[in-house]
Amino acid sequence: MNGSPQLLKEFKLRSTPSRKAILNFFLKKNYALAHADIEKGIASHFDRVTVYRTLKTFLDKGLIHKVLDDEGALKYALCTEACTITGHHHDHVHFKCVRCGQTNCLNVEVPQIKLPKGYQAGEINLLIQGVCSNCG
Amino acid sequence: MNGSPQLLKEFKLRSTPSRKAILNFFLKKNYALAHADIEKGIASHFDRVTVYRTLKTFLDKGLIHKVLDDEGALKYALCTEACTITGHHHDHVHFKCVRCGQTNCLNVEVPQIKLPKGYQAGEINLLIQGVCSNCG
DNA sequence: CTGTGTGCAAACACTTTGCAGGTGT
DNA sequence: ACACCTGCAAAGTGTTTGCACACAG
Repeated sequence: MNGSPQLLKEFKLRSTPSRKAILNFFLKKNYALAHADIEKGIASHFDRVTVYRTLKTFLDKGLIHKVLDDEGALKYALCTEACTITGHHHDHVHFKCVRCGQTNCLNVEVPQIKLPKGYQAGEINLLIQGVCSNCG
Repeated sequence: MNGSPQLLKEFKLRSTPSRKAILNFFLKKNYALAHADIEKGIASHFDRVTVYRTLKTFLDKGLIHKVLDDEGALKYALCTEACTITGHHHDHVHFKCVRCGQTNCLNVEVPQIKLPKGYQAGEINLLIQGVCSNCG
């Protein structure tokens, strides 16, 4: 359950306490997390700023990806094995439960969407809000 | 090109300068707008707070709907005729151009997505980022 | 040892709330 | 006349930046 040092090494990042802790937190909770969730959720205290910077670093290096949210606050989720440094595959569905508030990455692919002439699709984000299987 | 008073009346809102101006701005620009776009884009000056409250009012009454964005700042777009006070139909695709930054509502429906057992879908938001027909 | 990460302080940006006065119907 | 809108001020929240020190490699 604690593969964070290896993972950090794999992504060419130094192994520091805050990074290990935050990465472990992502590994433990397997749903999308906002900055605030992380700051509150980790036992040992880290500076707000450190959390922000660590998230940004992870984002740059491709360990995590953004998850859209309709409340303005960005969330982040761990990339799966499908994501490498070279290419990202986040074309899966994110589901936000309106009861418990958790946002999960569903293992459902986003269907092909045909766009009007002239449009080139790049990154796709699909957020479905509803009631999850736990709360249903 | 100036149907805002009627529209306001239709949604049981008082016709005030700020509301008319903001609604007209939405009518003129037919893409998704963030709060900042509105504040900068309108000739006559309105207080930040007024813009926030007007947007919230429009949102409550169903004139506009939220559009997700990956930069943390929420955007809003006019509801189409399909949206009434009783029911909303925002299950269309939003397209954000990475070149010009504009977010448009495409007239493309979000395909049916089959969710894992126990999940009930409510609101759906689909944001595609790429290059639009103007910038391509 | 060297370059990078961390914490602290402060600045900055975004959004909400309270209140007094003005405006639409 | 009355309820609701608006502007101002201020507070609350989220995020970024600068700098000195500490730490990983």
